[in-house]
Amino acid sequence: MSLAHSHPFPNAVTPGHEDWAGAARLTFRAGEEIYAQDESADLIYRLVSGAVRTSYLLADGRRQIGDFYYPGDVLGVETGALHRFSAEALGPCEVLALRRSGSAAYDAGRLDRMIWQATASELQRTQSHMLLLGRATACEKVARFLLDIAERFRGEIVALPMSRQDMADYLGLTIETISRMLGRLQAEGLVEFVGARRYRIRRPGALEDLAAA
Amino acid sequence: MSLAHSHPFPNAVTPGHEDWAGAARLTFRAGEEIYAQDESADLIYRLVSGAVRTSYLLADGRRQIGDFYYPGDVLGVETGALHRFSAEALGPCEVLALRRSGSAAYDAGRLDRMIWQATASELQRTQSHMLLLGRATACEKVARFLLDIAERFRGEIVALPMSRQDMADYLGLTIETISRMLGRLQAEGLVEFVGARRYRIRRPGALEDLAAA
DNA sequence: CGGGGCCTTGATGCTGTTCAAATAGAGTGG
DNA sequence: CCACTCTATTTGAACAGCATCAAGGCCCCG
Repeated sequence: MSLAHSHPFPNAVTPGHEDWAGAARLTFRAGEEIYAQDESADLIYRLVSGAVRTSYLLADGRRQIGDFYYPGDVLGVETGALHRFSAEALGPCEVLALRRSGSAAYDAGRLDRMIWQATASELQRTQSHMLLLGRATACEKVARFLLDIAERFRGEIVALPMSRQDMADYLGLTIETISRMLGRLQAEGLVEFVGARRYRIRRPGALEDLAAA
Repeated sequence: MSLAHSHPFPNAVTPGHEDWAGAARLTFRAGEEIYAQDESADLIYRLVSGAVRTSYLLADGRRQIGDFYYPGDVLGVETGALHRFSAEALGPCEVLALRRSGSAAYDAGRLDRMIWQATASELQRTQSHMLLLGRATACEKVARFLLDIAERFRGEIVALPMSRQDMADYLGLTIETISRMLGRLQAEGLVEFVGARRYRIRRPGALEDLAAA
């Protein structure tokens, strides 16, 4: 709650708080695991501040980032009994945790509706992600990524809470390719970086054209 | 209903039929469109016989196959008001079509449950597909594909209802790469093709090892 | 038996990876 | 506040995997 830069979303709106009455409030530091791959999925989470990534690890160390979550987002909702992905805090963050089944039978409908919405949203985003991974070039992937992040982060200057490695594992590329594409987009004047983790979109239309899909 | 080879799933089990009482029965021929991209998603469908693909077309002609559907599968359930993908029959097929909202208020709960299950299944499959597209090599993709199809098609000899182009657009590869990988897997004795559209898995364990993810 | 699409195979090229090293940046303790 | 250290990021050069381009063969169907 202290320094401005530790709260990348000072202007985030977080409606729907009322449904989370009785939820436990948890805080995590950068890199801490919120839940693990293959862990039982009892709890669902609502991000209050900070940012979170979900990851899937293969045996040989390859990693796929499932998604990035921002304040107001619900995460940890699964279609099975276990978490398919793990979730880690990208920086200091606060979440509300609610037991999925049991307990609050006083208004199961409300919880169900919340789970339904989270699942629908998850499906929509996963479909978009799939399209990006399947048939887009490195340049298109990065352009789309910058636009997507900017859309979630209202504000002139956009902060990237994730590392280049996270971006690479999200887009199915390497950090070197990410870096080169960002460099190219900046050289062409489509975006402007101030440090490695902050940028401003200069020509949204041109960036949209590049993003294609 | 006539020739054996026009029914690639003679042994398919199709439970859950009772929930589809009152649904319209439709038939399609090879290549026919069941619903279009961006079309209103009033109806949900249950595949009775044949096989179906869902596709997403980009402006420049690139195509991503969303999934393949087999008898018993429900398709056309969307999180929004419109179909994000189109659906086409891979060969002659029959489907049951049910209006999603309205009408059968006599048992909305049953319909809701069906939609929930279909959405959950869709999410699970889309997540797997995403993992395959993001961090797998061409060889791994093809190996995983052959295993997945074989699992859905119970039987010693597996039929491929889709073309090489469909497989390529599902896996984010080209038909040439598909062909080469199939050739390699066959040369190594992991699978055996009888014609281009039928195969038998020779060494399931070795194929699983290759599929990794 | 012949036509035509589908599939395979080969040669070449490009996109993105890998390996390696330099630079920038953030965090820490003095 | 500054110097130092350690990590994250950038940049460069060589390489690899998959795409592209171009024939050629197979198979299904009429």
